[in-house]
Amino acid sequence: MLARVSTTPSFKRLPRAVREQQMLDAAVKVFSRRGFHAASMDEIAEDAGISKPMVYAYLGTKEELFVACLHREGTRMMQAIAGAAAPELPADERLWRGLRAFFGFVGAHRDSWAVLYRQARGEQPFAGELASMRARLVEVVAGMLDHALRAEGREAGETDLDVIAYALVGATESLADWLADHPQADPEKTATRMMNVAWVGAGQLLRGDSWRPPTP
Amino acid sequence: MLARVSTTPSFKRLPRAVREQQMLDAAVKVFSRRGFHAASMDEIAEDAGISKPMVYAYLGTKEELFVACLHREGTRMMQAIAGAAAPELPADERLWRGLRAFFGFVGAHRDSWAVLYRQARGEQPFAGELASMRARLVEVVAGMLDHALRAEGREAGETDLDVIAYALVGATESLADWLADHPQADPEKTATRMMNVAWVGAGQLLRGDSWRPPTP
DNA sequence: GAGCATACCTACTCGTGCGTAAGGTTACGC
DNA sequence: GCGTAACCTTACGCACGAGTAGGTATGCTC
Repeated sequence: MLARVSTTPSFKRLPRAVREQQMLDAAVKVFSRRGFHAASMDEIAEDAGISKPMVYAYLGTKEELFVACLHREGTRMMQAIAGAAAPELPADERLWRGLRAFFGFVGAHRDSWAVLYRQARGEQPFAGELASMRARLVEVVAGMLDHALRAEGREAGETDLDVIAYALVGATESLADWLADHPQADPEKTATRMMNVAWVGAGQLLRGDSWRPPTP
Repeated sequence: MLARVSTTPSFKRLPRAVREQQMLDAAVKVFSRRGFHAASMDEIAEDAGISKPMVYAYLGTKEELFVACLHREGTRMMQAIAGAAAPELPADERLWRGLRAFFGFVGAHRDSWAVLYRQARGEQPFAGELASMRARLVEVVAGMLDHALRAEGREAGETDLDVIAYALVGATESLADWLADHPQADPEKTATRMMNVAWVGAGQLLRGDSWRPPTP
């Protein structure tokens, strides 16, 4: 059965770097739709318009491939945010630009978001990878809050700050999910809403206007 | 090899209802540690102290078993919350009790939380199941906000309310994750922190003190 | 235009784990 | 005391998918 009847000779022989990107594109797409375990290397290869051994030759095993996806998409996202929020700007401007960049990215790359936060979360081998990215975000947000507070001559405990930052990051992720599930929604508007919750809410709160549990 | 040498005759024959609970306990444990796909029916059966066909006889296929876990844990959680937050109380009291019950539950049932929110999230077949639970929570929170607002004679757009509720639920989930990863942390204190973010922040915000994007 | 490296393929092996068939054992009703 | 139904087992079939062996074509260099 090696008859090799002139099947469409539409083989474009492409340089390695290009094929790798195509494979990563396909992998992100399939992983985001199926999840890590349910995704099959065959489907990824087929979607990339290539055969399976090529994937193994270029990107390695399934886990390595997933990590490669995580890295590429994560780096892209972080760059989009960091590029927008220059550190010399005032805190609220910085926060606003960061949020806008973030929601813009999620709106434009829903697959990336799905891979990064919906898939990598549950799978044990990658949870660490994600947690560190998240931790960095929390640090940045906590830093902003602290900075803004000091500018007003006030101060807050470190744990309080961290926990509030954690909550804000969680709220942001949640809205990102909402955005990813509502294709007609406007990223800009979502960013504005989040900015409201973060800036007005947290600001007021850290300024000392706190709620105390009833003492029965 | 049917020699049946008196292997420990420690077989306790138990009624169906009891065994089912044991199986569900084991399933929740294994699913939460390994994730849905990586969990094996053999391990679940072994952990439950029973053999595999029994699991199939009582709870059905792997997917059905997972759904059963989801239902039991989800119902437990919802009941814990609903039982604490009686609808005739004032809104802030209700919110406070609900949050306290929620974080108390997560602190006491880390496995349940892991199954509900870390595992079921990514897996396609169950995303809907979860989304509906979440949607109900968002409804409730949005209702509370609306109620509190009207009590002050103000009003807000429906979408705004929903989105803010969504953000608050996300922040709460995020803190729940934090709590689940910090066994020494105090659920009560975490609830207080979340209450602060939710009540002071959202209240102030909905009262009209909103942030507006710069118009360049 | 010979040689060599790189791109690419088809067609397999093999482990893992879901789901089941067929049969043994204990408790309870009569 | 004995049948019968519910409980429980061992041992297997079978599909699916990760990873590989070994071979073919194409372009680039001298």
